[in-house]
Amino acid sequence: MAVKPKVKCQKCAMYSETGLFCDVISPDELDGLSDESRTATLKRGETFSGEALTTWPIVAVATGVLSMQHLLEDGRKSIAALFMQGDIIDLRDISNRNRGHLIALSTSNVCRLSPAMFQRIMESNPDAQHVVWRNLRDQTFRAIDHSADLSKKQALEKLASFIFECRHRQARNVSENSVVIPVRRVDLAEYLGMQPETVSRCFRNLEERGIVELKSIKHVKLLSIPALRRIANGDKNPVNLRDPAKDTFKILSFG
Amino acid sequence: MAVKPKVKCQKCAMYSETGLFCDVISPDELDGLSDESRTATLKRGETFSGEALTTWPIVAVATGVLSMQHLLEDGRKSIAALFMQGDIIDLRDISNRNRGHLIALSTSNVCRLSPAMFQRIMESNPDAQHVVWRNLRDQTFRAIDHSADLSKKQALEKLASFIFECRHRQARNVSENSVVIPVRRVDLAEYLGMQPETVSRCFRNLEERGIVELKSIKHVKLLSIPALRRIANGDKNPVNLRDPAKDTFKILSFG
DNA sequence: CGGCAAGTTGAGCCAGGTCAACTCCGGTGG
DNA sequence: CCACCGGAGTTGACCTGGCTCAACTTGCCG
Repeated sequence: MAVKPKVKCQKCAMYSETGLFCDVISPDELDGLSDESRTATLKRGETFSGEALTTWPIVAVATGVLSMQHLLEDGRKSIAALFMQGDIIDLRDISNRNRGHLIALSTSNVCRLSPAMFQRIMESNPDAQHVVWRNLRDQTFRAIDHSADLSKKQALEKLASFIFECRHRQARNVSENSVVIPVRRVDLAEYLGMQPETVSRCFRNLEERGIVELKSIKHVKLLSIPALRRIANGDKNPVNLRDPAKDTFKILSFG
Repeated sequence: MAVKPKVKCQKCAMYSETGLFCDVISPDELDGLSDESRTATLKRGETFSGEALTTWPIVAVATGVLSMQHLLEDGRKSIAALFMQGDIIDLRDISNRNRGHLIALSTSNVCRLSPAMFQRIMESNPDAQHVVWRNLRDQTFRAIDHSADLSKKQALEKLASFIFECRHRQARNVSENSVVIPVRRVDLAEYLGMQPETVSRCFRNLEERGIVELKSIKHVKLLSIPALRRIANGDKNPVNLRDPAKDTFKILSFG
C-alpha cells in the first residue's frame, strides 16, 4: 500500500518538475527513498565534508548551481563542470580519489540520496533507470562538448558557446531570446578557463557589435542569434551578419 | 538452454577481458546480443556514416582508440574525448545533434551493439548494469578532469597530466614506470588543445630535466614520477614537498 | 633506397594573462 | 535618507606563453 510522499518531497523540484527522477518513481519508491535520504541547503561557497560524501555519495540538485572544482598547487582554481536542476551526481567510489570538490555557486537545494535505495530503484524501475541514464549521458556529453570548447576556441567563442549552453539548459523556463547567466563573472571565467577581465571584455565586445544586450549583470538579451551562433562555431568572418532565413530556421528547429 | 557464444565473441576483448560488458553477461544474453550486433574494424581516420549511427548508436570499443572530434568553421579541429578498450559509447538520441564525430585514431575493433538487446540486458542484469554504469561514470569524470586540465593548466602541465591519464588507463597491461602514448603527436596536440610543435617542445623539456625518457615515439619511461606528478598538479616550485590540506573550502557535514 | 608523412627546431608575433586603478552596487548603520 | 563600506565587476597598460610559419630531420613503407 502506497504511503503518500513526505511534504518536503512535494515541495522539492526533483519531485514536482516533470521528468526528473523523483517524478518518475512510484509512490512506494519515493516514500522509501524519502525516508532514507537527506535534503540540504547550501549557500555559495559551501561544500560537503569528506565523510559526508562517503556515506552520502549521491547528490541530486533540486535548485541552484553546483560546481566541480579542481585546485592546483599554486592556487589556480578551475571549475570543471556545472550541475543544475535535475542533475544526479554519483560520486560512489570516487570521493577519495584526486577528484574535484563539489561546491555550490549559488544558494542551492540538494538531496543526498540513499545509495541503497537509489540502487534498488535503479535495478527495478526501468523508467527511473532511463531518466538517470539519460541524465548521466547528458552530463558526459556536456563535459565532452565543454572540453572541445576549451581546447580550441578563443575567448569570445567560448563565451558565445557558454551563452548557448545556458540557453539550452533553461529552455523550458525562459523566453526565446533572453538568457540568464546563473553564475558570477569570476565563476564563469574559471569555468571557461579565462580571466574575469577577459570575460568582461568579451561581453563588451558582443554588446558593441550589437549581438547581445546586457539587461543586467545576469540577464542577457540575444539580439542576433545567428551571429552569436557563428561566433560560437568559430566563424571569423564578420560579414553576412544578417540572414533572416537562417534566423527563423534556427528558431523553428529549436524546441 | 545456453548456446555457446559465437567464435567472434571469444576472440573479442569485450568478452575475453575480465570485467568488461560481454564478460559479465550470461551465455544466453551474450548469444542474443551477438546475433543482433555487428563487429567492425576501423582504420585510422575512419568514422561511421550518419545512418550507421542511427541504427547502431551504441558502440563498444574492443581494441584501439576512438576519438570524439569537433570541427570549427575555419577548420580548427579538436579532439574532445578518447575512447579505449571497454568503453561503451551510447549515442542514442544524440547522433543527429551538433555533436562531434566519432573517428578512429588507430586501427580499432569495435562492436555495434543492438540497442534492443543492450536495453534488455541493462534492465534485467544488475551486473551488466553495474559495469556499464561504472564505465559511463568513468567517461564522465574523465571528461570533467580533462576539462579541468584544459581550462587552467599550462602546456607542460597538460602533457604531464596526459601521461598519467595514459598510465592509469593501461594499469593492468604495462610495467610500473613505462607508459605507452597510444596516439600520434598531432592527435595528442588536438586533445590537449595545443600545437604539435608545443607538444614536441614539452616532451623535450621533460626529457632535458631528466623526468622522462623517450624510448621511442610512443614509449615513455618515467624516471621521476613524483616530479612529473608535481608538474601535473601545477606546482611551479621544483623542490616543493607539499603543504598538506590547505582546504580553503567551507565544510558542510550534517546528519 | 626513394618518397612522403610525421615530427622537430627556430624566429617572430599576438591573444589573452597580469597588475593596478577605477567604477558600480547592494547592504548597513547613523 | 544618505553616507559609507566592501566586494564584484570593469578598464587600461604592459608582458609573455604558446601559436604561426617555414625550414629541417626522422621514420615508415613499398
